[in-house]
Amino acid sequence: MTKQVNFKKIAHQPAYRVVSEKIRKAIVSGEIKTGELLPTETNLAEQFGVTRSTVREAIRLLEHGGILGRADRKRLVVTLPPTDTVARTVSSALLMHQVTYEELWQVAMGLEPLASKLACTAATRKDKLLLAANLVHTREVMDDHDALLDAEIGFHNLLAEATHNSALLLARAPLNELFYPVAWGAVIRALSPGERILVAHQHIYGAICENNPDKAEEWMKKHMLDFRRGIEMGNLGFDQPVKG
Amino acid sequence: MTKQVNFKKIAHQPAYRVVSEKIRKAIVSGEIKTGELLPTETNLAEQFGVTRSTVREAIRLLEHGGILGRADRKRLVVTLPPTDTVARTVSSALLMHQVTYEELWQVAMGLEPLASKLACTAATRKDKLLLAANLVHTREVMDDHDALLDAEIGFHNLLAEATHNSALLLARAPLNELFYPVAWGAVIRALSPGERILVAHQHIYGAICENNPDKAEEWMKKHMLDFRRGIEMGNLGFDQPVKG
DNA sequence: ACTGATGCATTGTCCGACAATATGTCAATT
DNA sequence: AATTGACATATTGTCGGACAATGCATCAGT
Repeated sequence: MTKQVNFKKIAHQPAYRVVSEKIRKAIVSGEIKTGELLPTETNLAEQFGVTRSTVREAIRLLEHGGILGRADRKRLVVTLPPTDTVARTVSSALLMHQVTYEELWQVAMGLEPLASKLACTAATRKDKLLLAANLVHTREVMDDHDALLDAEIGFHNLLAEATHNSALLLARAPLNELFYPVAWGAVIRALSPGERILVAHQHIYGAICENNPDKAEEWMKKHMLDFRRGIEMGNLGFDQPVKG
Repeated sequence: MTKQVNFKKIAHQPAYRVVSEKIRKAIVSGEIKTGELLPTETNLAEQFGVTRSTVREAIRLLEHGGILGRADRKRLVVTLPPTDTVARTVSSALLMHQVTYEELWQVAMGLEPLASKLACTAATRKDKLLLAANLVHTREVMDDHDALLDAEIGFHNLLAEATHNSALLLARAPLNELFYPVAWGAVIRALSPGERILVAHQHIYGAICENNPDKAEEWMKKHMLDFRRGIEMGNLGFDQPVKG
């Protein structure tokens, strides 16, 4: 029974991570505002007292997260991470975790009706116009499976954007990337449910124009349940991992 | 009116991106399976015909996405992106987009009741034990604001994990990172609503044990509304951007 | 079975160099 | 005045080589 001294494990971080973290903090804390140029690599290297190579590695770390982009393919600028960049990160994480269609559908069941509800109060005139245009377009391409799929996804997207809630937008991004293209595409090819889709969209759109959140939510739920039934009828592997 | 020839803009990708993309594809396509070691840097450099520096930058690009981790702090291995790594990416994106507490609350209102409902059917014995332990612990630390906050967040986390839905877990990750620590913390300090929190948690836990999804969902909604009222009573800036 | 010495492999960091390209300046041309 | 061209400058992308620190395997010694 020897007496044991507790050392906290030392965390030796490589320099490129330390540098990366410092830059990241400077950015999210607003010290460097979006749109501003990042100092040049040599400059950063001097400031941090490391070599340019190290700084470059640090920058790469951030570049992938999307908070750094380039203005003119030369100088790096601080940018708002475009949602699709972030979405791609999330999506590939989900792919590697072997997420199933079932899981994604569950999330969709949580977020899409919510989006419908919120859109009722948050949608601007412009949002409504875009939705209306989408409905017209949907009717036109009713028989073209690929175009119909695009229109369908577009509707849900417009709806989500109409909430003007960036957290919601980001949370449902994987649905756009992974779920709808594959799962809905399969349903459309198998069942040609164009008419049903359009009807549901019209009711949702109507509810938004009437400013009737409950109705919007209900119809979206119906719409999603319809979708699920389509999947089951088509006998598509709902509990299978999504394939990228 | 001179005749104009249309050149498609040439996309000159830097080598480190090309390399990075190739490695990424090899990984998500399963060519390199999770847990396997990545070839050494010099090896990769030879294969791609570039220098080690370039390979290193390519690797950094992926390292941040979380699909590369290190086994022994030396060799890199292909890993499942840990949710918290991905979550951090999403969170800083939201911060930079100046997401408000209001927006996060809306998402929470969509996801947390859903999680409660799903947990009813998906929770294992082990999940339930963990939740029960959390309840006991919550009662113990009722008067310690910081510890109470941790326990509160822990409960919601355990609940989410009990759904065994990785998509849901990832979608609500920003709530853990940004929303609860700040917003709940403020409510707790202002109102000391420990008892109310515990009661709600107990009802939710009870509903899960009874396998009563509707009840679980309802109580979570109450819980979240309570929370919101707390925010409003405390007169905390609900429509303000979250500060990192 | 533990310890220690040794050598090798691999990563982290540094340095210096050069090519390619965007930017700014200034003169020449129209 | 506006455009063009020539030129210097700044910055990034890529290269090659170097060395230290550290993890890993092996092997001997006790």
